[in-house]
Order: sequence, then C-alpha cells, then structure tokens
Amino acid sequence: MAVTLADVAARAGVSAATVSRVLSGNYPVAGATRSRVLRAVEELEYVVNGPASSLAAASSDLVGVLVNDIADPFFGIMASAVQSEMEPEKAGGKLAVVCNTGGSPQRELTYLTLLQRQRAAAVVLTGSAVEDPEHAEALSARLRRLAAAGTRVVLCGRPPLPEADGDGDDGGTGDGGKGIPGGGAPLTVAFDNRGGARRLTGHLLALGHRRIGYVAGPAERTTTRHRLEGHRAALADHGRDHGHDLLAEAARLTVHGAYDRSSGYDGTLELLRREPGLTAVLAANDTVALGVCAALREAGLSIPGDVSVAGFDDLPFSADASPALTTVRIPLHDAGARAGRLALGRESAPPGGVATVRTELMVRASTAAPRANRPVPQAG
Amino acid sequence: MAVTLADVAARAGVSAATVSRVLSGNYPVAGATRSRVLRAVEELEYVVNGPASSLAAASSDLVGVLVNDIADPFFGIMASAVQSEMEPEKAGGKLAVVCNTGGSPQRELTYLTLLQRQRAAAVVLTGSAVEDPEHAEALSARLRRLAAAGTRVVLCGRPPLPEADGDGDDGGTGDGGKGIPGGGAPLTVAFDNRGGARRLTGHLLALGHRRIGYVAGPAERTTTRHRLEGHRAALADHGRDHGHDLLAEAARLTVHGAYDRSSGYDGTLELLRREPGLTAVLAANDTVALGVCAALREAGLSIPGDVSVAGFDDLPFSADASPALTTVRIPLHDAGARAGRLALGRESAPPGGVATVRTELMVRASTAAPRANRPVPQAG
DNA sequence: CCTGGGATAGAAAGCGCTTTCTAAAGCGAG
DNA sequence: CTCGCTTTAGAAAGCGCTTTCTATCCCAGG
Repeated sequence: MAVTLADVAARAGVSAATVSRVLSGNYPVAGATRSRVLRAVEELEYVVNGPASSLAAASSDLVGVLVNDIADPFFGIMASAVQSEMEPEKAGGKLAVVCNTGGSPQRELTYLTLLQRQRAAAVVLTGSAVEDPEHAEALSARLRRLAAAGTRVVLCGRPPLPEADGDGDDGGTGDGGKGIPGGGAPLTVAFDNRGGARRLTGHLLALGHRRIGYVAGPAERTTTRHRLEGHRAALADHGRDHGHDLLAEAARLTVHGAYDRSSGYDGTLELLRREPGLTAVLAANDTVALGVCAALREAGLSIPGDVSVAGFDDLPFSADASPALTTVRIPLHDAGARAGRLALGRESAPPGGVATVRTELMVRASTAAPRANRPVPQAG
Repeated sequence: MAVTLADVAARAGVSAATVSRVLSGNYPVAGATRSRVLRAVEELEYVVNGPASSLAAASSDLVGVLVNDIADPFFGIMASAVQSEMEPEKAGGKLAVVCNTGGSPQRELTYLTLLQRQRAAAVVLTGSAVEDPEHAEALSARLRRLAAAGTRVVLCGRPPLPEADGDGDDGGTGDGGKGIPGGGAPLTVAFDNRGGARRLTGHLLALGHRRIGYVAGPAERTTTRHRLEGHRAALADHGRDHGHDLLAEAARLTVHGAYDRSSGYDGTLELLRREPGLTAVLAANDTVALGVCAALREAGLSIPGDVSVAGFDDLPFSADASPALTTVRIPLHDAGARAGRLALGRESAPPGGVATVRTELMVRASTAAPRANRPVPQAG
C-alpha cells in the first residue's frame, strides 16, 4: 500500500541500492542520478520505512527520556531541553520518546525494556533515584549492560551509578565512554543539591533564624537525602562557629512528604504542631513551598514577616509567587541540553563521566530576618 | 551480538515460528512448549527486536504526541494523560513519543513526517492550530491522508479539521472512523473555549465591570480567536439586555501577545496606557495572568481591590497564586486521557468524530466588584 | 591504441521477525 | 480399525531497507 524504495527506484530508472544511497548520502552518486531520484521521491511522496531501515542498519533514531512526572515543569523543562538538542535541523531527525515513570523504579525498568526493544540509540534518565538497594542494584546492572551494548546512557539530575566492581576508589576512571565505541559506560549530569541546600540554610542562619523547619521530599530518594545533608551541614557549620548546636533539633523539625503542594501544606501543619515558634520553613522544592505558604497564611502568619519560606529548583512560577520565593536555582535547561548532547554523542564525555552543574541561591522576598516577637498560632 | 529469536528457539528446542507465537500470544501453543520457550527467553534475557517485528508485522507500537511546549504544564498535563492511557499494564507497551513543535506549523509537519517514517500507530496533536490558510490546508491534507492510511489521528484541544469536500454542512457525518478499519478520519477532542470565555466575561459584567481589558494570545491561533469570540459574545449579550454597547470599546481594550508571562506584563502596561480606568483584565491564560498581576501591582494597583484579574485553563499553580486566580477550568487530564483512548482505539469515536469537553468557571479571589473610585495610575 | 584505476551503479545477501502454508500427530466416530 | 477432523508445530517466504561485492564505464598514462 505504501510507496517503497523499489517504487522510487523504478520511477527513477535506477536500482534500489542507488536510491538508498541518495537518501542516506554517505556514498557518491552522480549529480544527474541523484536529482532524478530526488524527483521521484518528491513525486511519489515517498517516506522511508523506519523499522525496515533500523533493522537493516541495526540502529534507530529513537532516544528515550525517562521522567518522573511530565506534568511537572521540573521535568518538562529538562525534557524540553533534551529534545531541543535533537531538533530535526540539528540532529537529522532523532525522535525523543518521553516516558512517564511516575517515579516508580518498577516502571522505570519496564520502560527501559520497551526502549531496548525499540533499539533506542540512547536513554536519558532524569529525576531522583530511589535508594532501595534492591532496585538500585537491578537498575545499575541494567544500565551498565545497556551502555556496554552500545546504547548511550545518560543520567540527568541523579547521582552517578555506584562503581561496578570493588576496584576504583571513587569514580575517577577518566575514560567516560572512551574505550568502547558509542558510549560504554553511563554518563552523568549531576546537580549540586548538597551545596545548594547548604547555601540556602546558611542564608537563613545569617538572617538570624534558629528554628528552621524542613518539609523534605520522600525519604527514599537521593535528591531528598542530598538536600537534607546540605541543610544539616550548614547547621553543623553554624554549631562549630557559634557553639550553638542546632543539629540536635534538626530531626524534630524535619518532616517528609511527596514533591507536591499538599505535602507542603500538611507538613507545615505538622511542623507548627511540633514547634509553634518556627521562624522559617524550608521546602523540598518550590511546589511544596507553595503549600507551605498556604498553610502558614491560614495559620494567620505572614510571609516573611512572621515566617520566612524558601524553596528549591526555581521554576518559572517561583518568581511570581507572592511573596516571590527565595530558592535555589537549578539550571534545568542547561542540564537537560547537556544530557541531550551527551546522549547524541555531540559532546565528549566529562572527566570521570560525571558533570556537575552548579546551583545558585536566589534570594527573593519570601525570606527576611526574623521578628523579635511574633504571634504564635494555636496548636491544631 | 544481541540475542535473537533463533537463539531462543534453539535453546528451547523449537522453531522460531513457535517462539514468535508464544511471545505474541495469538496462536495456540501447547502448555509444555510454551513454558519451555518462556524459560529460554528468561535465561537468555531475550528482548524482541522492535524494528524487525514492526517490519514484519507492518505495524508499530509508537504513538506520537505533538505539543507546543512541553515545559508548559498545560501541555505537560495533556501529554501525561495521553501516556497514562498506554501504560505497559494497560495497552501492552505502547510508547508515547512526545514531540515539541514550539507551535510552529513547519515543525509540526516535520515531526509528522518523522512519525510517519516510524510508522506510528497513532498521532495525537495538541495545542491550538495556526489559522494561516496555507499551512492549515497542508496540515489538513496531510492528516487526512495519514488517517486514511490507517494511522489513527486525534486532535486534542484544537478545532476539528474543516470538511474535506464541499459536501456536508457542518461536521455531522456521523461515521467518525467507522467505515475504514483503524480510523479513516481524524477524530477531535475539542475544548469549549468560546463558552468558557463567555461565562467568564459574563461573570465580570455581573460583578459590575464595564471597562474590561483583554490580553489575548497570538492573533493567528484558533484558541485565541475562540476565546475572544466568547468574550465579545458576552459583551454583546450585555449590550442587548442593557442597551449599553460595550462592543465598540472591545477592540481598543484588546492587545495580543504570546502565551507567556511577559506578554501579560507588557500587554497590561499597554492597556493601562490606553485606558487608565480599567477595572478588570482578562488574560489569555493563567500564565499570562501572572504577568498581568505583576504589572498591575507595579502600577500600584491592588487585586482585586482596584482591578480584577482572570485567567484561563486553571493550571495547578492558579489556585495558589495570590490572590487565587479566577479562571476557566479546562479538564486537561480528562481530555488527554480521552484522546489517548481514541488514539488506541479503546474508545469508540464520538458522533461526528468530535467530542467537546466542558469548561467550568472557577470563581476565586482575584475578581470582585469594582470600587467606585480607585486610584488611576500615571500613564507611562 | 592499450591498460590500470577511479567513479558510479547494480545484484544480491541478509537484518530478525511474522505469518501463511503445510505436515504430523492425536482423537472420537463410524 | 480406519477415516477425517482438530490441535500443534515446522518450513519458508517475505516485510523494506542497507551494504558488501561486483561490474561497468571512462579517462589518463604509457
């Protein structure tokens, strides 16, 4: 039913081989022949049969992008950046397949199989990893095998895979995909979540805050752990410098939730119950921060007058919230673009296979020095 | 290098045909044989070669989803819903390919070719269409040909394609893809933008607003036109009932921009210049509304005290903006899910091939009755 | 005028799978 | 017991393309 190579060949009065060569363009074809073929292609409205060509050439132009939640701009921005690197104009029509894993390691594996089945040229995994050792192990093994088989594997916004064997102290192999053609080992574009969180908490401490609540993300995710570590590191710094141990309180002032608004809302209520005298609340990310703000306001507290609030990520809406949110900016677009280039092999692998992108503290209106006396809401 | 069907067959001591039958499951295979094959598949970690299977079966399990901007939650939500309908558990591992067209008709066509090349099983086009007759014509023809060739084509959030021929008054053929197997004609899930805008403007008029500015979207998009038509219809309704012609002013109080925050900001500045006495501003969508609010605040006007603001879409952040945004809710998730089911043929085509989803007016804090005397900002 | 080599194009062998078409059993009925 | 049917499995022919491997053709050099 569909027009095939043979049809074009017949029309142009050449062999199928010649048509193929004209279209792929990596073999000399005489000018006259070429234009005759091209005309036939035009006239017949011929469109290459992708599967057939992938089969014969043993390669495809699909690139998988795994995201936790495509409706979340955090992932949307990264996915968009990855895809912008393979615009038809730039990369000869690679197709990005965006897969919504919902953050489930199980689904992640399933999609990986699906992509492997399509013989995807590369796979980009975004979003934080789950720390469950069993899944982590299965995923690492899987990714490493995929990479070894020639599929480019890039992790974006999650920590590098643990070392495969016992050798090699700490990710310093230095041959991030040099040896084996087409990759060989998974590459990573990591975010400096620890440093960002540390600076953010440092900012709050510098303003004079001492009772800082933390509505953290899901306990089992690496991103959550890293941000929490940065937070505590800042607390520890402060204790060291001022002989005032804030770390002891940290656990009591931390609650965990999901990366959504209602977690921020519920978490804040819980924090207020535990410590009505809070002067600042840190949120797992900006979306959570919105929920934090809502809960605070309902409790009759003003921001930043009574309580300061800060988020993480700096999504587009963060600057528009009111008050504008103090947050840690993650250059999602740059990170995604870089991951995309790495996935296409258009950028050489970073040393050790790991590139870390900087995060930046964005101080805005939602944080200010704490007031001496502020109204204390009635406990729930 | 990779494990093939033949390897599995050899290991299981059966023919390749049998293995294929076990895996596709649409042919009887004796229980003992089946489990022997399954075990071999396990042991060899066999993964089907998608391209080969697509080639042989002349079908693929890719579904294309075209979006204007994947980083925008409006599209993210729809894409997510489409994809949720083809979870591996539900639809046997269909893969959604999300393509970012940036709203360019040119890129839309390019991606369509890419998808066609992959022999995609279906294509879902989201986002408003461009009204440029030339492109519209090219796109319609293309989609119709695709559909006729067996690819399911679903439009989501854009108006149905114009009738192909001169016959048929107004999209009432009633055989939305019944005749030809696998579709035949493009299907549509349309939004009631006109009705929504009409109700929204009605709400403002009922509150007592008479000088209503409109920061509309790009002039050439259908969505923009429909919302504008609804707006003007409400204005006309009012004139008819109260003998007070607001329509004459409408053009002067309308400015066009893109669907982004800065358009809202700039547009509002321009509107304020044209009519410092505005008491309400309607925005093309919620993102634009954020920019409108920012500009208003900078001009020293309070919301809704001095000026009411309303948006469109009801994205997740809209309820959290402050003040919470009055807006017209579009059930994006439902619409996307429906489009997904239509694309997979899991839901029968609606009468006439067009399903319209209802929009709902969400009245929140950003709109209120106008004040008798309000400060008038200095013109820029 | 002959010959070696570069440029160009065709023939044909797959790529790994699906799917007829065909064959071999296994079984109840006559 | 034999016949004819159902059930199950293998053989083999492609699906449409890429890519060697070859075969021309043409021209410069001898």
